[in-house]
Amino acid sequence: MKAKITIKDIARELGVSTSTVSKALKDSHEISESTKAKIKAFADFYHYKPNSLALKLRNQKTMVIGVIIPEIVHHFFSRVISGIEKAANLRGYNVMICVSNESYDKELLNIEMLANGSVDGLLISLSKETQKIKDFSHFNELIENNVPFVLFDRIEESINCDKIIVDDEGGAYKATKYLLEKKCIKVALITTPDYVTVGKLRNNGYVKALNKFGLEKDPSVIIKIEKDDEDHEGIYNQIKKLIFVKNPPDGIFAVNELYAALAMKAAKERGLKIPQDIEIIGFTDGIISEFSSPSLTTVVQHGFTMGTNAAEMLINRIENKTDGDFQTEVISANIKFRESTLN
Amino acid sequence: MKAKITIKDIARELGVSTSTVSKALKDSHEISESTKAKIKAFADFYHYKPNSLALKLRNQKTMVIGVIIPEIVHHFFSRVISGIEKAANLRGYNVMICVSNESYDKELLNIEMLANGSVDGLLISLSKETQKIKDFSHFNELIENNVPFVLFDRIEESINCDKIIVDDEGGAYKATKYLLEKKCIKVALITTPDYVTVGKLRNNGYVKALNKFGLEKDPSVIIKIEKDDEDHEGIYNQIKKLIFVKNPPDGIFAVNELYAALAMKAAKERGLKIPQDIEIIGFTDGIISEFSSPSLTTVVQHGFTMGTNAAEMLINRIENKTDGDFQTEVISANIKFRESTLN
DNA sequence: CTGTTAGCGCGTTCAG
DNA sequence: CTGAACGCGCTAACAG
Repeated sequence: MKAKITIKDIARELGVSTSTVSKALKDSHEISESTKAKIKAFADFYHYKPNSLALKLRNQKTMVIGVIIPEIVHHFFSRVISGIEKAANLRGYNVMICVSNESYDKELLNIEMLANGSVDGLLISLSKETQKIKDFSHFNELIENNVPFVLFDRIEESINCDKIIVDDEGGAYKATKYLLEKKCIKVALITTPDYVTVGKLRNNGYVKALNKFGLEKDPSVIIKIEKDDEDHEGIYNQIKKLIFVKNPPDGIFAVNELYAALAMKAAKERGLKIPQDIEIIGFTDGIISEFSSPSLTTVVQHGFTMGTNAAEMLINRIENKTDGDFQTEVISANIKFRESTLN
Repeated sequence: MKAKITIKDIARELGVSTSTVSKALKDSHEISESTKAKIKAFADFYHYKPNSLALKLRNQKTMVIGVIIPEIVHHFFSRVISGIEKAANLRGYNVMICVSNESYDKELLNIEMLANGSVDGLLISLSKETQKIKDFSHFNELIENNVPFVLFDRIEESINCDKIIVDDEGGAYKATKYLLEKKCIKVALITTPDYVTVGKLRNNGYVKALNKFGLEKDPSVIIKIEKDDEDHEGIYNQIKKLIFVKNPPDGIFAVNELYAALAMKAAKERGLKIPQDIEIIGFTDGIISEFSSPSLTTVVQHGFTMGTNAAEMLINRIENKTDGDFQTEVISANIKFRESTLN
């Protein structure tokens, strides 16, 4: 149980004061070369490392940024984290990750935990529950306490802070437009409930593209998946209702790759050829798309870029102390063409 | 720029001493109900929250456990983290995640960073580079400094600490045995270089199963994938050499799902029917397996369980202060049957 | 060139 | 029942 060595131990052992040791270790010019050498040698020998907690308290600076995400077993979010890690490390920061698990309470708890001195700033993506009940008061507290934070991906417009999002609407627009250009007559939409903002934005893009082609949205080919649990069976059954009809759609835009993949499965089961009879485009950074058969054309989200940029944004805010205007950065989403569409 | 309120502020404002405030907030019986009420009301009103840094320094306890993983954009590791998060939170701990990015230097840096007061203990999975160069001296320092840590998944036998692994050998044995029982004559192995311990263990299981059936391993159907970069093309080409021969194997065991999926792709391209002409089993917790076509039979690793158990193990070590013997827990791996095998 | 003092925010003796 | 003093480990301002 050898305790870690402190500056005090060194001072006592060498018969000098703690401040002398402190200065010597920082190579201060105030200290004579001889004592510096002595102290450094001693410190080296005992593998002295400053206690980071003490430093943080002293400096009122942790060099840590906190990240709160809805879930971690999720390809997009893990890519975002990866980007955050990279950018943060480059600037000398460490990353502390908490998972809200899509729960409002857990999100609140995490924020309180992290915002109390543990971190210099926060990167947050809203939980579904928070978006559903629309209670954002915990963010006011962050603002009052002057804790810098950036919202990413799942944001809320009304919160006064920096934000970074993918161009959900634009991506959806591009995807739908592409399907319509490929002569699809009946383009279906598989989406989430409206309270999921990214879902809603993607809906908007879908509708805009329809309008551009002089079409109105047709509720009979729009389905909103309610429960999104581990069990894909429930989702699959909802999607089947869209496909197993007399005149199935000849194009589908799905707001995530899971829905798209399940739609492909249903279409195949229905005897439709992809992409000849029906073209399908998903939305995500995921890994299913690449390995499904046929591989899936998707709108890619550039999660890694979102991570790096969000971290940059936050750190700039932390270090500049500029109370400048808050910004919203939009990362454009482009289509990655694979086999589920004609070209 | 409203500064966060401290115990000192409350004391000054209310004309009492800091210790009175401290005690009142902890509901100490030493303080009169009236002053307690007064202080609590004041603290509540200003949303007082103790500074966690100060607490950590004072208590010499952070309630944080550090996690060092090779990469985060990886379904298995993200499941492990998810498990760690869950178990840690249940016990009141938070989680700090660092990524070594498969680099020895970064692993070292992360350990030094975390082990210096920031966390109460560490959960580590070795980087490939560390396993390759076999330098484990940084762990000695952890041991000397009495920092509790648990190695998971990518472990090193010789390090004196708690460990937790999947039953790689057993899982591989089961998979290979299954293929042989299904009358496969020529079962190939797609694996990693030997320095990746989990790869090696899976090789062992493969060989054991062969031996059990009176077979010897045949180097011509064993390939070790060297470079494992983002570009699957290189891996795919190596795998093709195994499939595009006169007498291709009629069974393949691959040590991860990527290799298995690529093998399926190659087999299909070669005109082989799966599972009639060739049966394939992968190894992982991944998501490709479920959505590939045909879906892939795999040995599942139970990453979440590994995470929870590793966290439990570590926290017990942290809290018990028992210098008891170190343990190695093995999590059994079972086969999840899907379409790439006959049943 | 070196040491003393003070303080980051908190909790815990120990006096009063 | 309340407060002064101390220490967690470190650094910076100020003396000497």
